[in-house]
Amino acid sequence: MKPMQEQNAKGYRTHTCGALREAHVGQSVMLAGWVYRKRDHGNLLFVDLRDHEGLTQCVAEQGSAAFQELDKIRLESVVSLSGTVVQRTSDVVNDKIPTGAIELKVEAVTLLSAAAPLPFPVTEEGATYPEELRFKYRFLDLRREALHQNIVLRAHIIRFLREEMQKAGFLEIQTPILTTSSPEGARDFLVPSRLHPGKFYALPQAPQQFKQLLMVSGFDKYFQIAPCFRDEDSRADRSPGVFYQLDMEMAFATQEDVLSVMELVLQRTFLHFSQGAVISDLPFPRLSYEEAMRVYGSDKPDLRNPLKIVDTTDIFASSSFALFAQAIAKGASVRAIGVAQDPRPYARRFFDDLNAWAGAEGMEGLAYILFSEGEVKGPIAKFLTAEQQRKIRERADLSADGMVFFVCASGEQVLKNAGSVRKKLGQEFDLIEKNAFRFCWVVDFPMYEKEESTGKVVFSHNPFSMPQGGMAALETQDPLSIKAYQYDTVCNGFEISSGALRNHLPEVMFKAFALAGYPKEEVEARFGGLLQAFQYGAPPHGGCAPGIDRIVMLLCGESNLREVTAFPLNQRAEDLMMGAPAEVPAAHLQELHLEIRKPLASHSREER
RNA sequence: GGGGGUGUAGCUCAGCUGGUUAGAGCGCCGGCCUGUCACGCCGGAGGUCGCGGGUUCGAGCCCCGUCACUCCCGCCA
Repeated sequence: MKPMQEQNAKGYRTHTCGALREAHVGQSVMLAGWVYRKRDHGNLLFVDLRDHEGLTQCVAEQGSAAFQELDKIRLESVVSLSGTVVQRTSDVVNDKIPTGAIELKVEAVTLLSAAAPLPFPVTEEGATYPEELRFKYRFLDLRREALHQNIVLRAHIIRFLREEMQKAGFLEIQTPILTTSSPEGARDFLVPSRLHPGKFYALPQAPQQFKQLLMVSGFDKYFQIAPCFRDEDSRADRSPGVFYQLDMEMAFATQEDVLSVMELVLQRTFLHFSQGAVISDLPFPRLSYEEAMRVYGSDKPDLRNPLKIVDTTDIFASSSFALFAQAIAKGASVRAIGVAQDPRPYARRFFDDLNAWAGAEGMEGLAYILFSEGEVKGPIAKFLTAEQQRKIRERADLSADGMVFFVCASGEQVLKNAGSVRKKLGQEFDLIEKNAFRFCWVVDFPMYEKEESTGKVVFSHNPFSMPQGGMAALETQDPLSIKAYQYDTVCNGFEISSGALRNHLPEVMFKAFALAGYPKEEVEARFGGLLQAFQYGAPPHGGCAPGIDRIVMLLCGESNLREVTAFPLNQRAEDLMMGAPAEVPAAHLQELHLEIRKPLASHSREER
């Protein structure tokens, strides 16, 4: 047996490792793949041969050349095995694999590529390994069944989305990757220009301006599976560096036009790939931003969680519970969440732990009262009159026994805290609906907000959005009260898409930017291309951009984007396998008119 | 930039209240085994307990610092 240098006349294989069935019994075949497992019985050697399609058990008998050769070959080596397909006797059929009724009796072995001892096993499903290790050997990690299948599903989902968009009349058009810096939003990745010393391209944070230009050019319905580059810190549901969006835009579209096109595509996709999960009916619920914050304490509410937030500020304002009453006097408010569940199984310890959790989350604490068999219990119950207790119970919608939890804080913070508590209680009491994808649209986002640190009015989301009420609203309303035609799709607590009707009228755009403190000259300088285009006949238009990675993550049942990305960067935006980012030769820097100033820390270390 | 968690063999992990020579499973190397399918059995090699300092008669364990990874906040559609 020698490593094969050249392809032999018959090729590497006649079948894939998932293809053989009883119908093939008696045939001479050749399989090629990775040695997944070996079971050496001394006089009998089993090899499970694996490729992209499946697994076939191959057998070599003692005394045969094949036995000698396979015996020496390490796991995950690549081999080509030829032999005869044989029927397994009924007592050794393996029902767990599709090829379990047959096996390959190996007659000849070709070692195509020998594998070194593995840094971690490919065989152990469900085992977890450090990401640092998995990323360094991502090519091995990707051989493991679960991750391999996630990448396959990702490909199928993207194909499906593309087909759905095309069926709906959308045209896929590529937009530039080397473009210019966006003035709003995230940090840009910059690319130095060789031809223009001191100038930089930026990688697009989204094809935003280009897709709007395509509308001006009359393409009517555009989409693209678009990479988006953002130099911001990562999260489990936010990739560092780059992610993909199903970017779309339509001309002459109202908000409802965009929503109804997109929710149909999303629903069809989830129905097709979710294997029997419950999917929201069409149309998806529309929640205003105000309602989402008020009732769910989040602009991306998880509607699988049945708990709702109610306002109990008025009840506590007049109560003898001094902690809350005094805070309310200073402008704080109180929100309550009722859990319609018998409190008796839960010991004092349980509530203490919840309170400790709230403290760790940065809250003052988590107060509660318990309604149990006609009694009202809990540390703060004694500060409330029977009438106040009755009102709380009524407002928290508790008809029988149950618990009510309270958060107290000032300003918007009380809503965010209540949202965290709602999520936590949903998890603790196991109230989250299983095997379901609950969608909603969050609409009517505020156009502007007040920046905490400076008190300045700034765009709260996308500055290109059309303000509701148009020019009249900008001229007459308090900026903080103006809503935008802006909408997010939310599924199970994840924001999976955001979009807007765009501001296609130059005068309205200047005014909108003026309210956020941008003089006309600056707007012209930064969006000259787009503004100019709008002066030559621009159709009203709008669109949105579902995040493909997050959709795939949800459909794979994963909670981290790295499990659905073939070659993700780590949290520090490094590629440990390829060694990116990397230093570059001085000559290359010179060509780009760049000079590196060493960071102070490494400088002093070198000099020491 | 800030907070939490983790760091012991190639990998997954155990290691009690600080006490002899730091263990197990998987993998690796060698041997045995005709029906396994996570095969089984016997043996072997393999360790800077992340790194640096400190306390102590004695540190994997306690203290200080530092680094790495990870989750979260800030930031970000």
